Amino acid sequence: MDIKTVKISDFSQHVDQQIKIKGWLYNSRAGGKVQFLVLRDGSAMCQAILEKKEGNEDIFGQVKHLGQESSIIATGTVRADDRSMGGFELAIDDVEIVHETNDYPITPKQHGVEFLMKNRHLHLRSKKQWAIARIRHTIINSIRSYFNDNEFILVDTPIFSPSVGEEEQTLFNVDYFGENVALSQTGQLYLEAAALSHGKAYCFGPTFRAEKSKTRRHLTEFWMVEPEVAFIDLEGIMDLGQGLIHTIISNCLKDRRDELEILERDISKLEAALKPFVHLSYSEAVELLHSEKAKNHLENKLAQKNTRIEELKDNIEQYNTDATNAKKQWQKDKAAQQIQTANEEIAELQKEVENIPHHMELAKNFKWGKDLGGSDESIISELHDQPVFVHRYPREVKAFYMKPDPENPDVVLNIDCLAPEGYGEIIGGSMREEDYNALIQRIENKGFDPENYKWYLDLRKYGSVPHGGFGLGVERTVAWVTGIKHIRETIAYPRMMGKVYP
RNA sequence: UCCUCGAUAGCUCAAUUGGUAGAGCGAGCGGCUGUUAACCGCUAGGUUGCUGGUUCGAGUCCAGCUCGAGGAGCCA
Repeated sequence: MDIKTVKISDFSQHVDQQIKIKGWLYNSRAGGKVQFLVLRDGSAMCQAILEKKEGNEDIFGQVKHLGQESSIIATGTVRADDRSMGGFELAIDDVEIVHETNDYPITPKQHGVEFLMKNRHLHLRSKKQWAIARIRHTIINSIRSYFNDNEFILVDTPIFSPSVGEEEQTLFNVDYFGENVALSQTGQLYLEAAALSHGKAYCFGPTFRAEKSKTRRHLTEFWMVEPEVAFIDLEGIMDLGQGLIHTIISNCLKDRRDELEILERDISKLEAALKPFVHLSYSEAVELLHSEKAKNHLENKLAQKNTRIEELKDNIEQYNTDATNAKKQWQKDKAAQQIQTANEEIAELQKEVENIPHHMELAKNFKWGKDLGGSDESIISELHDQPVFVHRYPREVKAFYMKPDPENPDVVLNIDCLAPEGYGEIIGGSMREEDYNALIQRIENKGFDPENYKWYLDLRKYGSVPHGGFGLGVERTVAWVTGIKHIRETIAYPRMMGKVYP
C-alpha cells in the first residue's frame, strides 16, 4: 500500500494517520533513546519524534548524525500533542535519507548581516525569511488581482530605454549594440500610451536606480507596479491607491496570520491602515510640521527614547549581576549575549536621540517650496495611524509631466502616500499634463529637448484626455507589512550599491 | 560624494595602562525517554582584513588601503 505524502500545514486533517513528509531537517535535539527533529517541508515546520526501538537501531543511529538541512523523507503517524509547536507532531516509523548534509553554514544561533547576505541563497530557508517571502507573494498576488478585477489591462513596458539626457546619474547605462541606453526606472511614459488604448492599464516589473544611496530604504533594483487611467482625476487616483493598499492589507491579514506571527508583527497597526487614509495638502503638511503638535510629538518621542535607554541600562546592571552570580558557564554567556543586544539597542537609540533635535529644527524651519525630507515624512506619518496622502506639491520640485493645479498653478496635481510607522513613501503619482503646448513648455523649462519626447508629445496631439496614475514600490510595502527594518530582506536577492552576490 | 562606526576560530563575541590570543555556538566522539536556540563531559580548530611605521615587545598605538554597517543628499 502506498503511503500518502502530505504537507505539514495539513497535519490537522491527518491525525492518527500514517503519512509521509518530504522535507529537510531544520534542527534536532538528540537523546539516547529519543530524538526530537524539527522538520520543514516548505509549507510549515513540525516536530518529529524518533524513538529507539527494537529493529530501528540503524535508522536511529543514522539520523542522530544527520546534519542540519539534510533532506529526508519521513514516514510516521501524525499525533496531536500540546507540547509540540503547532499542536501536532510526527511519530516517526522510518526515515529515508535523500541527501546527507554536513557543515551547513547557518546555525540556529545569531549571525551578522554580512554573513547572512553572503549566504542569502541558504538564508532563504530560515524561518523569518520564509515568512517574509510568503507575505511578499501574497502582496504581489493582491496587486495583480486588484487591477485585474478592476478591468485593468497588463501592458509590459520596456526595460531598455533610450537615454534622453535627463537625470543621467541615477540611471544604469548599457551598451546596446553600440548605442547608449539605460535600464528603465519607470514604465510610466509608455503606460500613458497604453492607457489611451485601454482606458485602464498597468505595468509591473523591475525598475533600476543608480542612486548611490546606502540606507535601509534603498535598493538599486526593485519592483514597482504602475497603474495609469484615462479620464480620471486626482481624487480618483487617491481612491485607487487606497483601494489597492486596503486589498493588500486585508489579504495579508486573512491569509498570512501565521507568517505575521513568526515576524512578531503588531497586527493592530495593520488593522488601523484599513481605515480611510488621511488627505493632507502639501501646504497643510507644512503647517503640521510647524505646529505645536509636531513639536510635542518629537519631544515625547525624545522622552520615550531616553526612558528606554535608562531601562536598558538598568537591565544591563541586572544582567551583570546575573553573570556574576551565575554558576554555569552558559548562564554567564546568556547574560553576556543579553548585554550585547541591549548595548546595540542603546547605540541605535542614542543615534536617534541625537537626531531628534536636528529633525525638530528641520521641521520648524521648513520652507514652503522645498521637497519633504525623510525626517519630515516620518513626522507626518507618525502623527497618524493610517497611511497619509500628501497632495499638491510645489511645481518646482516635481517632474515635468505633472499637471499644474488649475486653481493654483504654483502646485501640481500629485500625491505621495506615506506608510505609517516611518516606513516612508510607498506611492508616488500624479495627473499628467495633457495639453500639447503646456507640456512642450514644461519640457523646455526643465532644459530638455522636446525632440527627445516626440512620441510622448504625440499622445497630446491625438485624442488627449485628462489622465494620471501612480507607482507603488513593492519592497517598501513588504517592509511595512512585515514590520522588518531593512528593505534588503524583502526581496530574495537584493541588489544594493556594491552588492551583486549571490 | 560626504559624515560616523567597525573588521580577532566556520559563526557570534571577549582579551585590563602595549606584556603567553579566550568563551559559547557549530563540527567530531561519548552520555541522557519529552526536548523547545535542550543539557552534561571530552577533542580538534588562529599569519587577529591588507601594507607600512613606532616600540625590547602591537589584536591593542600611528598612517595608508580594502571590505562591511548606519546615516546625509536623492528617492519607491
